[in-house]
Amino acid sequence: MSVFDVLKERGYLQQMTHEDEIRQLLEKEKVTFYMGIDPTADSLTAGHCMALMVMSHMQQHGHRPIALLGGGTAMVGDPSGKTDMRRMLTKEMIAHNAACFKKQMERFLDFSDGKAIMANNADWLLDLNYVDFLRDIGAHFSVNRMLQAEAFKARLERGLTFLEFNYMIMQGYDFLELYRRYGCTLQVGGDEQWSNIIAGVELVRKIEAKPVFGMTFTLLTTSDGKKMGKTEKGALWLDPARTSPYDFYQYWRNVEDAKVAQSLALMTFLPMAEVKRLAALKDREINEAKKVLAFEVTKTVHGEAEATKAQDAAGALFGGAGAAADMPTAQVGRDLLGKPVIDALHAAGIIATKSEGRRLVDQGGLHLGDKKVTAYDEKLEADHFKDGSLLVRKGKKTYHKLTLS
RNA sequence: GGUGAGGUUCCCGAGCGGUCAAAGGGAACAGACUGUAAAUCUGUCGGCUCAGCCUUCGGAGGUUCGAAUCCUCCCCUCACCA
Repeated sequence: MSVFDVLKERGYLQQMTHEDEIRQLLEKEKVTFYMGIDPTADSLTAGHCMALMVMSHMQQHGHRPIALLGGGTAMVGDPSGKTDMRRMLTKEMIAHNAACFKKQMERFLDFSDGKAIMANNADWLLDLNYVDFLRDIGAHFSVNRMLQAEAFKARLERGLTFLEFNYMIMQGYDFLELYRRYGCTLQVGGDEQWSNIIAGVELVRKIEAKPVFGMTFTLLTTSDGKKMGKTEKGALWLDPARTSPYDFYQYWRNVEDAKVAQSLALMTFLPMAEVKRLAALKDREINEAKKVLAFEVTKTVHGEAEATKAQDAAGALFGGAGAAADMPTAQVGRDLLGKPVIDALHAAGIIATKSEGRRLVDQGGLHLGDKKVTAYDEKLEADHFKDGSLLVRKGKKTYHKLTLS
């Protein structure tokens, strides 16, 4: 089975510039392809996982991925997302972020022996000469045509700066550079990158007169249309210091029913037969599928040991067994014994404000071990702790382990 | 550069001298129902030493017993014109 069929069967593919040619290309040749990533943070997020999954499938079938960091384009800002203008990054920051990304990507991709490449478009964008660039590259872009792009339509109503307008041109130019440097002939990206991808494909075809291609993959969204992998508290990070493996696991464990099948196909490497079997589960049974999903995704990102820990912790907590090994831990000083529970939890950072604590108590959402806290002035006592730790539950799903220091 | 419209609590958005910690919606949080799902319903939703007090309505001043609301200057955004 070719990668093309794999990608198609799993439901990754959204749009392609030339479906038949791409299929043939992927079946007959070892293709060098790339995907752009904004280096604006020092960790990738679950949103990137989709992309990494695609790249991984491709690499497993012998193709060579290039992860292109948008170190240059990051200074301009992509108008096709809803995000506002992005801030400038220093070279040091980008280098740091790149190193962090690479570590995380190694879970998905094999970078040894040049089997995968990391590039940074700052390497060519920053030294461009404006006049030369306009003449050589700018001449190939039709403004009329660019204005057709879906990405700009929305922004045209609200205002679009010339700076952002150029993003597409720079993106297109990236493809040309990668074609020249690495013989890269295919660009992949999230579907919101479609217009940028076309721009690159057309540019290379015009200048080099060589057939290059582009394709986009589906965005994994919740049923109300939001991108998956974002929590209300922010992104779901791959960096365990930002999002603990436990929380990461829980995110996938709690995926809505309607998205389980798709998530399994897109976010795990499980064989499709197994995906289909799990996806067929209904009602209460579907929880089995969610456990598998959560475990598999966590395993890919954090490794099997962490995934197992997260799974055990979740099992212990929700299975009712009480204390578990791996969950967020907080400490309080012994001097807080005898002080109101709310004060102690505030000091430990489990609740942000004391008002929040009072609210939780009012609403009956705060538990120490299996006892509900019923009064504001309830005190934290030494005998709340068993073996030096105390399980604090906030609401139904948020658990913290509190220890004395 | 000119003209006009704006900047309100996480977001959108009312308020236009006291009854404003500030309508309404969204998000979020808690509770009920459940399957650690969705939907629905109820409640909460600036902080605190909590029947009271303190800090918020772009920034700095001013008028007033009293300002998010009026005046002055400044900063920023948007639209149209140049």
